[in-house]
Amino acid sequence: MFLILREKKLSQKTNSSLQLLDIKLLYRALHLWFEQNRSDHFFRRNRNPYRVWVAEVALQQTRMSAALPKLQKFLEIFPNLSTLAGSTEDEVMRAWAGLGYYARARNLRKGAKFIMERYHATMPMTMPELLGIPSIGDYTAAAIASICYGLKVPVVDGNVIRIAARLLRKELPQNDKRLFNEAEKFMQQLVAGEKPGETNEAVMELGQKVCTVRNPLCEKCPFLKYCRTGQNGDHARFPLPKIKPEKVRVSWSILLLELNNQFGVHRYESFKFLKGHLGPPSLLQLANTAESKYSLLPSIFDSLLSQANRLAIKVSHTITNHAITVQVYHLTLKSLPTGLELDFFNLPELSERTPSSLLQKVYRSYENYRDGFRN
DNA sequence: AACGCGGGGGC
DNA sequence: GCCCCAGCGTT
Repeated sequence: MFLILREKKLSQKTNSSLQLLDIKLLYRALHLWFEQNRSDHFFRRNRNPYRVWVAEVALQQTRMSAALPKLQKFLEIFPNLSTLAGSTEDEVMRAWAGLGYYARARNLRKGAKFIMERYHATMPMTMPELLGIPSIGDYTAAAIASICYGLKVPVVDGNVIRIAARLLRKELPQNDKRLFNEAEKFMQQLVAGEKPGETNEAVMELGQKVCTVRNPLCEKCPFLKYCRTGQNGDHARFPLPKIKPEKVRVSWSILLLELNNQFGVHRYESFKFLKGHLGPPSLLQLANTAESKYSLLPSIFDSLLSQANRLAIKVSHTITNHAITVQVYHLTLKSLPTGLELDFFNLPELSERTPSSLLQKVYRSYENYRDGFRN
């Protein structure tokens, strides 16, 4: 009887989430590890909500090594909320140069102005208020709230998800919402302890240094005793690979219509990509379906294309699961054909109005091509 | 809920 | 070359 009960308990334990006792042991092991292994990053020395915010945003989707020098520079130029709020967008973009994801910098500045006006230059201290600030989403709000204010809110990032999947042996793909929920539940238990901010940081740093994507250092892991994959040595299978749609090859024909040294563009209203963006008349052909999509009236586009020159320009770009190769065509107009509603800009103006990196590539390589011809 | 953004590093 | 990453805003 005793044996049967015991067996039942064991099997429950391996199938369901961790028990309270385990959480306490994990908590202690984690913090012991963190005390001995935490990195002495410069941005951790002088901590205020502003610096934590900027650091967390800079580190989104960006490796520590790449972000650190630029983060340091950024914080020297904009040491506090008011300097950032009082800056121009150009200044912020220059300070952010090389970090990528430039919307992060624009939104950071927007957020600083928002806090100055709405909260009189003081960072709010509750999750809902933090979440209302531009550039602050679930992750960043939880990081600020736990690190700066000691709120017991869990962060869930790629590291947390990976650790949860391996520790709890969740047979779920990396981008499965259910795995995210499991990771959040796990972290909720863990941040219920004394030092939620350090707990959040510790788990992420563990993921960065020990429970790495490839070749994790399980022998150094404070969780090894409790880990349902590290024990078997089959952690490499977890989390299961992302489920993602098949890559589709796309051919994109772009028609540069030149009139008085300016180029015609229109807004992509119901085009497949770059909806709402300003771009040249375009035709898409998807490899798998053999369907064609035009950015403007097909009859007009086809007749113009037949008069245009195909340029020897090679532009490749990926948008999500689409591998795009761009063909660039050029046609000099003498006058604007009737029925063609385009706005005309010179190349610098066009570049200015184009956030899309695909179109930026096209304009840049067209300039190179043209300049090459002159030389 | 899906999609676009960007640069760096591992392989 | 391709894949992955300390997410967020927009649609």
